[in-house]
Amino acid sequence: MGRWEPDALGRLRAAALDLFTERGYEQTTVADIAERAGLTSRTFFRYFPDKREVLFQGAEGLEGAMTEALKKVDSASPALEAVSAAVYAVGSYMGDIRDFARLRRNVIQTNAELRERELTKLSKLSGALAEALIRRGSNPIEAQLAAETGLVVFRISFELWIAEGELRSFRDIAHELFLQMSLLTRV
Amino acid sequence: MGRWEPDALGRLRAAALDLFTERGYEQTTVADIAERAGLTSRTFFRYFPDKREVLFQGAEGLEGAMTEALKKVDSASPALEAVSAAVYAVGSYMGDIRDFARLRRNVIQTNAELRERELTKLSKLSGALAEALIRRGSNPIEAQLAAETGLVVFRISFELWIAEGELRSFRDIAHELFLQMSLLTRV
DNA sequence: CTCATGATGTCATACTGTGACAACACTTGG
DNA sequence: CCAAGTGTTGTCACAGTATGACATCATGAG
Repeated sequence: MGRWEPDALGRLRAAALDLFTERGYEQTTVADIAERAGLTSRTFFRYFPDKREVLFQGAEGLEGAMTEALKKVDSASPALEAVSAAVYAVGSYMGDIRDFARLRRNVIQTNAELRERELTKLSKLSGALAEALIRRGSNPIEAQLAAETGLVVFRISFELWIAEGELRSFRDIAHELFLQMSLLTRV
Repeated sequence: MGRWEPDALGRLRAAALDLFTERGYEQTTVADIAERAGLTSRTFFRYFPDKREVLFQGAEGLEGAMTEALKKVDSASPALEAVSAAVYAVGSYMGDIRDFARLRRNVIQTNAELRERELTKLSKLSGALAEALIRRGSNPIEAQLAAETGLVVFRISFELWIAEGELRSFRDIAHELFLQMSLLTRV
């Protein structure tokens, strides 16, 4: 495969994140991004199906990390426990990219379209978790309930983790929320 | 306020739903919708901020129904119980519009953009519920957990209710799922 | 060197969404 | 009954997203 300059995809991602933080998502056109990356709009759309995806594609590591973690949980343990293990596992995955995650998150929060896409991605993640749970032996409804509940905890934990300085690790926050969740649903 | 023909807004909604079911969301342009309603594209965008919203605007009855129901719950009862009451309340609200809801839902499920917007609406609803819970005295995190958990049940219940023929009422389905949820999180 | 391949550019085009302004029906006050 | 005022719609122009068709060109294989 021919290549003159390194990593067009990476350059597009970086250019986009830069411009979005500099002047905002809506104030940045695809042409702007492409130009800063030394490419054209047409090429941008060869790498990303739409403008939003430049911030989301590549974050599929999450899905892999979580489903991998799920596989390692004792298959006798209940569904939600398995999901919580998967959430904890992602904690260490994110510790590395903390600053990037925060930057990216701040851009997303400034724009409705981007928040919309974020919800979609989380929903897709929930679907993948549910599938993994079904393969583990859960019935479909239990699987969906457990997966979506786990993702509620994940999402809130993530926000708290970003908001707090360095007080607690993602894992600790998530752990506390899982506890609170179990208290909440106690009849 | 001047008006020659009745209810431009309603005509646009009806035209959109018709065309979307006939030839699909993507195969329908805003100009098509407007034309069938006897209007122009420019007018469409005066009633709806974007093409998707024509299927969602007006469904805010849900939010009102749920927060109203919340207010009627004994303020001593726990957060999730209040939320479940709100979900049950919506059940009767939807019994009336069942066929419409099913039609609308089927259109939404055929298209990624529309599913995306649906998630956003549910997220907004969850936010409103959480706020209502906070006003009731819950702390913010508990409120968010309860609201989002309740909406997980709501969403899954809705899908099951649509999928089943007439077997069970929405309320019965939701009730069973709330029970299953409490079993799920029992440590 | 030549050819096949893959990445990129160019050009054309449909559609979404918005601003500015004109046109028009209807209402109200005189 | 007319005139001014108000709200709704149409017309026009335009920026931006997204996609198809085709040309171009660097590179690596033979």
